[in-house]
Amino acid sequence: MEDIAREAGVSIATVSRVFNQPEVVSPATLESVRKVAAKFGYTPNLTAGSLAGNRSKIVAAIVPVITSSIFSETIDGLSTVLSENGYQLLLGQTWYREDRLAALIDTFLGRRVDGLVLTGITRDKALRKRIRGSGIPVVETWELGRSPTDMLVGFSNQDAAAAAARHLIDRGHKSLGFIGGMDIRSTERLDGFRSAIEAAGLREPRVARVPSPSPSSVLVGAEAIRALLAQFPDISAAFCTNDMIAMGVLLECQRQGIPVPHKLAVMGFSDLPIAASLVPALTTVQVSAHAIGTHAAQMILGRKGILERQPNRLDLGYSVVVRESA
Amino acid sequence: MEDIAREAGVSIATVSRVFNQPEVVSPATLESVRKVAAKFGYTPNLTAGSLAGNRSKIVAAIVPVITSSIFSETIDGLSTVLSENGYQLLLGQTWYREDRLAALIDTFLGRRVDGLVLTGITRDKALRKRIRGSGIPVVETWELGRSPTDMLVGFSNQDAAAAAARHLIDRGHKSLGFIGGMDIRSTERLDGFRSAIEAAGLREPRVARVPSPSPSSVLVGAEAIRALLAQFPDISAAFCTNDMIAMGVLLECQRQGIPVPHKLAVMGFSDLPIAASLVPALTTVQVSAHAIGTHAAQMILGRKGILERQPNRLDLGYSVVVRESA
DNA sequence: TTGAAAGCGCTACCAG
DNA sequence: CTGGTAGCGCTTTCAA
Repeated sequence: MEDIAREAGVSIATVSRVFNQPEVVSPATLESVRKVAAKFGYTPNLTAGSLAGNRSKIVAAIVPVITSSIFSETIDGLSTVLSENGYQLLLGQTWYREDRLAALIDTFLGRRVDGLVLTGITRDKALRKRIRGSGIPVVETWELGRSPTDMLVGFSNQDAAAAAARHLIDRGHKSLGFIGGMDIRSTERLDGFRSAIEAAGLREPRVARVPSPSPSSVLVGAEAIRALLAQFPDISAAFCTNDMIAMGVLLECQRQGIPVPHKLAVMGFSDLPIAASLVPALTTVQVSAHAIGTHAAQMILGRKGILERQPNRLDLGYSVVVRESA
Repeated sequence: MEDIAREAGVSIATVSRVFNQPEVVSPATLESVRKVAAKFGYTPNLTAGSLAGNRSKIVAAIVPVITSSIFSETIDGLSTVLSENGYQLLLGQTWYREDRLAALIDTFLGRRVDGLVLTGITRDKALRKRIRGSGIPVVETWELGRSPTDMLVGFSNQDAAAAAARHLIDRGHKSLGFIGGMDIRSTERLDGFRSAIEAAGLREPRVARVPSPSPSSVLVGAEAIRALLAQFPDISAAFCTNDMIAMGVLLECQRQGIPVPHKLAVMGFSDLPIAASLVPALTTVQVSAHAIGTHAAQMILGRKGILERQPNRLDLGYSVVVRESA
């Protein structure tokens, strides 16, 4: 930077302005500095800029696993809005291990990121305090309800699952099955599912808990329905906490010659792009994975004054998408 | 840092050592400094550390789209090895737009990342030069063949697709269809597919090009096979450049009552976890998406002396996985 | 519109 | 094993 300042006959302060606030520099200086910079092949050191300017232009996001379609959709949304505004995305995965979360957050805070996007609401008191203490904007996602650490965008997992249960009940099903992961969000969905069933005066659902979202969810779903049906042959409908599991169920039914939805109705959750293409087309609960990401980014950039200020809490809702499978 | 140095009665240099090279600090000092740090709730500023130490502990990766299962697998592998070694991952997407690539790379170089992982080999001369000039380790992935900018891990798309063609030919198919994206890797696969067919003295394949990998590939695959079959009813086998497209083909056949593989054989590419679960189970070409990521990370950390040094070029190969669909 | 200079918080080198 | 100190490359007042 010093070199280019000397060559262009200006001070390094001016060079800095050329890159950061070109509007305050005279057109002539602007051009000459840019020319020299290009000649030197100069690339501004953003690390130094971050330190001096006390802003990193980096937003960090933490998801359980990036290989899960739903979270990669959210990350895609986040990444889109961030990059449109000159921000970068630092990505961390917890692989559903709570201890990883604290470690990741500490690292990211140490990196002085300009914002933090988390999956789920942080329960750990100490961690919440540390996050708050850092003063950086945080948005928690994919949940609603209890008090967030800072900002929140998502939907009610309970309500969404209850709506699914009600759909099944409305169709006359009396004996319901539930196949879901062990993570917090799946548990919330189980709660909602149970409540709706109880409210309708029906018998408790038959529950199968499986490992949390993974690339092999399809396989897991197939195994789960096999086990469930073996133990409870009376089940007439199965609700799955994600579409990949539901797809596994559909496939297993096809293999066993179980007609869907006549013998067994099946519902998914998320409304992934494949849901509509399956045969039979999957009835599912639509939630806005991608929009969660874009809104999270907007909330953070809103706080920084880069975009219009957003409310601190956003309920994106859900809707039951009725197709052929239930 | 100054505060905690004063409180602990040591110099800031010692405080720095406590966090970076604890092994050279006496146990007593170590403990007292750590205690004070904890009391103050001190989080080391990694940005300052990066600037002073001339290393960022960040590796950047660029993929076309993160929502594609294959790339998210690679990113997962990368992320795993990186985080095991105290490195963070900065993620960028090009959405298949070449101009985005240069912009992203410039930003990442400006960030002085410790390594760069790219999808595909960089063709732009000027860009290659800029990357090389930065001196940071770069690994290009998902291709093989032409000379990489620096390091390379992948497989031959041509050879892999040729193997698929040979498999189909061996099964007696004479009229082959190809459904693939418009990106470079799909084009390479088409080349290989064509060569093998030509070598066998068969007629040119019937080709359908579709938009590059997207969450809606399944839908795209269904549409493509419908169009292809309408125009060329004689096709007895279809090779798809990814499993999601193949899944769409399978589903469309099911919808139309076309028996697979008897009336139409179908092959995929990638061997995603779902491939084995489909009905009929998908015959596909297995490539190591996850391993590409782990090896890329190892190559970079090998260069930095963090891990054992790796060769600059790694061919992960491929294999035809014969299941039911072809 | 531009320049001078004071740091940003930390690392690494050199002594001791 | 520990301390002193010179930067790392840039941003940002404050003045001119």
